[in-house]
Amino acid sequence: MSPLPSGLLGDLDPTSDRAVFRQIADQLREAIDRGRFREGEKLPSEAELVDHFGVSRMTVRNAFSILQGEGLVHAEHGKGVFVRPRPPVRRLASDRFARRHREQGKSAFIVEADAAGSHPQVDSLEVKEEKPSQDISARLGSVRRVLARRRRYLLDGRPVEFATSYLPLDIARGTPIAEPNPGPGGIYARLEELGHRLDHFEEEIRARMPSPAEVKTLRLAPGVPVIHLIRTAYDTEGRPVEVCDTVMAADAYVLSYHLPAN
Amino acid sequence: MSPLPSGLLGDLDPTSDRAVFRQIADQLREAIDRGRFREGEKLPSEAELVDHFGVSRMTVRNAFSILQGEGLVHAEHGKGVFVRPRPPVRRLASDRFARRHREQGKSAFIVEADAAGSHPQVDSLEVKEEKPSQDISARLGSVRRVLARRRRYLLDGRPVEFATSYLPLDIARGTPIAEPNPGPGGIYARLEELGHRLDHFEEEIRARMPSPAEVKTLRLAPGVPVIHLIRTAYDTEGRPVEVCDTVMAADAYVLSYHLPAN
DNA sequence: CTCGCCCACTCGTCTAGATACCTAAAGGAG
DNA sequence: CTCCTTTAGGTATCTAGACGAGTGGGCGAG
Repeated sequence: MSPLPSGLLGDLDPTSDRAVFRQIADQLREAIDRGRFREGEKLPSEAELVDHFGVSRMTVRNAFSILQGEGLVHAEHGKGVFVRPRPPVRRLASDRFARRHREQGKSAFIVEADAAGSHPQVDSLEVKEEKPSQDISARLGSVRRVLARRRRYLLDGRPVEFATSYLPLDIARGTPIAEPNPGPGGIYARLEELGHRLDHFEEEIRARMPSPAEVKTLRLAPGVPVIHLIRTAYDTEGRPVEVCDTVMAADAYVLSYHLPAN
Repeated sequence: MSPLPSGLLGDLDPTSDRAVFRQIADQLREAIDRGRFREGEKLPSEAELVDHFGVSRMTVRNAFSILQGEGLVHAEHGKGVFVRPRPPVRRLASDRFARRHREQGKSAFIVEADAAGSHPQVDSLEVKEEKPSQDISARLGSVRRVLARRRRYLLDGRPVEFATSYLPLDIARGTPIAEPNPGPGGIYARLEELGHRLDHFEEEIRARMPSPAEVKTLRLAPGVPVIHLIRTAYDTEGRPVEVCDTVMAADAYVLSYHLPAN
């Protein structure tokens, strides 16, 4: 095994009260930030760092586990530890549900991704009637059963978002909304055709670490949070007609909102 | 050392291909989710788990480090590992900058926190002229120097938000905006008095893991992401007059937005 | 030349300690 | 009663080594 190129990484400071594995993590983090290691590039192996710093393997692994926790690097069994590439982000504008954007036959997600040159995909489509959670029920005005529409969105094969729409059964049952493909303009277009003219939406945004199930569904790397968005659609009579619960990979999104000043 | 109460945690499955430390983490996570351990309650010590599962201490520590990474628990040196309590959240409504909320003498943060029964506080106030980053400069229309107003917000002694406002010097220099305390209604009221009537705001929202510096400033626990909000204020002539860059502890906030449907 | 096997390198998991330091409570000195 | 010391029980860090398992290149058999 060849030694590390000198100058790539410095030495430890034995007088420091900072734990050795943190010092090693700091050095690697700084080297990555400074571009000494580029996106996707392989970092020195554990054995090389053991030699370079004169510590035991567990100490080096502790350092790596910090960086993995920060989402800066990822390990590949049998290959090495690599600098994680930053994925391209998707920008969501606050007028994305405006009526004027609802004319085309394709869904907003597909249109937008095509325009950005990505390959969009929608899968795990599930449409069924079910009993809503207490929270969803309350948002829809204490309904007992709802139609739930679940789907997952992918960009270039990477899952980026998992969404569930809940609609009161008296509105959705027996309509195109209960079909896997609700047709051009999506369920909002169908709702308006059914006489529920939309007035406004309320969105609630949280950010948190994903549950193990979300990690799996969105194939999230460690250290990547999720944005949890809950949108309620109201018709002109003030009735909530849909609640959409969306979990997004935070590294894939920027949300954008327009607020009037008055 | 007394053994663990039986039934609190199960046994390992030696036939499973799931790593032992993950199995232990799974069991603890489930016990917490089911409320077997409550918020703030102490989990069994490392030694107790070593005895209970018949594994080495490193294995137990690996399990704990998973849960810490998820932000589910936190360790206190010399005391034990505890279920992390969920802090109360602060809700930000999308009309929080509306003109009608700008009448009082106190800042929106103080008023709102007082109403919620919390003890609000603002510190690390810094007001200075500086050279903006490329991003900030671009958002303000390529200005070369700006007035920066930095402050940190605390609720009941806990830092929850760190914000910096950037204003073009030609607008802010020599005005109350350049004072530590800009007076009733805050800098938006002053801007309007100076003839820059506000028209609208644009907000960009990201979520990510904090940098080490942000962990320090916001005293963030491991596993807590931050919400990064960048707001640009525009006057009625379409000129950007302020950019506010805000980093919030994600576990302390819910953002709420109102979107018209047309 | 191609296929299959072996081997070197890599990370993943686990063991069994050692040392250091922190916290809280008990008990003694003043 | 107050303050300090001791001590027991915690976590934090580190070492040294073992075995497992994925990857990919080299090399020999066919």
